[in-house]
Amino acid sequence: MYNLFFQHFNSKVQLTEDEQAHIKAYLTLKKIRKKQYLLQEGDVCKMIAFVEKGALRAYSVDENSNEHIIQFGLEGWTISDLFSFLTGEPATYNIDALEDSELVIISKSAHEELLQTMPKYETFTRLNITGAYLAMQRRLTSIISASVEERYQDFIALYPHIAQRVPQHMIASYMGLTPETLSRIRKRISSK
Amino acid sequence: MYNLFFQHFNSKVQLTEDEQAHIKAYLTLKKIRKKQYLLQEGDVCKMIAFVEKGALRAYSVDENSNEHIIQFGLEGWTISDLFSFLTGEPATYNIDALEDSELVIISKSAHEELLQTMPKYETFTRLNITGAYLAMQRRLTSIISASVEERYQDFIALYPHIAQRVPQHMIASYMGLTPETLSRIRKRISSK
DNA sequence: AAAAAGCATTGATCTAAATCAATGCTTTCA
DNA sequence: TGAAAGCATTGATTTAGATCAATGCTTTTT
Repeated sequence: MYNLFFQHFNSKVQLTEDEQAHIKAYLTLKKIRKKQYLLQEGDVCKMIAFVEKGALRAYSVDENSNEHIIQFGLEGWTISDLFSFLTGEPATYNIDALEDSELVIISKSAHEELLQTMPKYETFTRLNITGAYLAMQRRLTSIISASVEERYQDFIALYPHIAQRVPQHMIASYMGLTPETLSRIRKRISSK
Repeated sequence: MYNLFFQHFNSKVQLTEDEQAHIKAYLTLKKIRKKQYLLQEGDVCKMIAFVEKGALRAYSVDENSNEHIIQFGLEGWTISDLFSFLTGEPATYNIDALEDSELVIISKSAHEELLQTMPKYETFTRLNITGAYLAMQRRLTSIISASVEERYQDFIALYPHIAQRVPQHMIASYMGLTPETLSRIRKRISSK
């Protein structure tokens, strides 16, 4: 059940069996069905979710009710509205499930207590957020400096498993494009 | 000399005098003149720089030799090519000074030793990177979901001190626009 | 003090992506 | 199993921003 989570944890910070059991006591499991919300805009985000199985997305909705995907969360990734989680402000994102999914949930109080009491958990958290920062910086850099073609090809190269599992119009949304434009980009690439 | 650095540190994690002195021994000061490079693309980034005074920018240069500003670093901010610093890969960004500046430099070995030996330094690092992550997420969200006008106005509202000190064409570059376009956007806004 | 470099603005034109609209295919569900 | 919803593609048109080019102003350099 918590396999992937601890695999991921151990790959960053090695835990003993005891430590693992200790952490496990702070975690809960949650199953969520396709299309179900994990978080809705306006609510306060009360947990961090680690994806054991399945796929989710975080997205915002603008005034023209267009959806903009901020982040995908597949197996092995963490998904949350971190700003809301940390500040207690209302969430600006929605998070919902693209497939039936299984999540490892870390509540706010669990997170804080583990941070206070367990240096290894703090290290894990630091490494996690650092990785997320670097991934986002790569994305931002590519948005402001590369052509759409390059960006699409980089995306496919970097996240082939996402491209396979997620409808194309969501990838367009993630890239800040309309579905029509992405379709034409693909056509252009394939004819080269 | 290290005033702002420790002010910033204490605001996140409170230090005793002794701890402060201990950390100080790991830091060095560096003055850098306007237009001078702190880091050049292709070199390995060997330090994190905290800006005590002055202003810098991190930017990439694309195949058409257009510059794209990734980040500004004014007083109180940290600037680095974190990916290169952490992995030892060649840097993909240039960093140079927009004004004569004073930096607090943390070398790779200092950073690693402090992380290993001083829990408060790890906490400081974690909070710092978390803040940087949230700032970047806000920027990314605004890029993929807001109009250019809104984005410019958000920028001005959020970083008025940057807008005052930095030439307009660099703000255009930061926003992924040409200088001409930003000029027209401003005109459009002012005539409302 | 003169020359050069850097900068913001404006105009004219071009181009990439958005929008609007329609079609056919596939998956979902009632 | 039949209807509806979801999805990708293509075409026609519009639009926002890029590009090319020129001007005047300010700051820096010599």
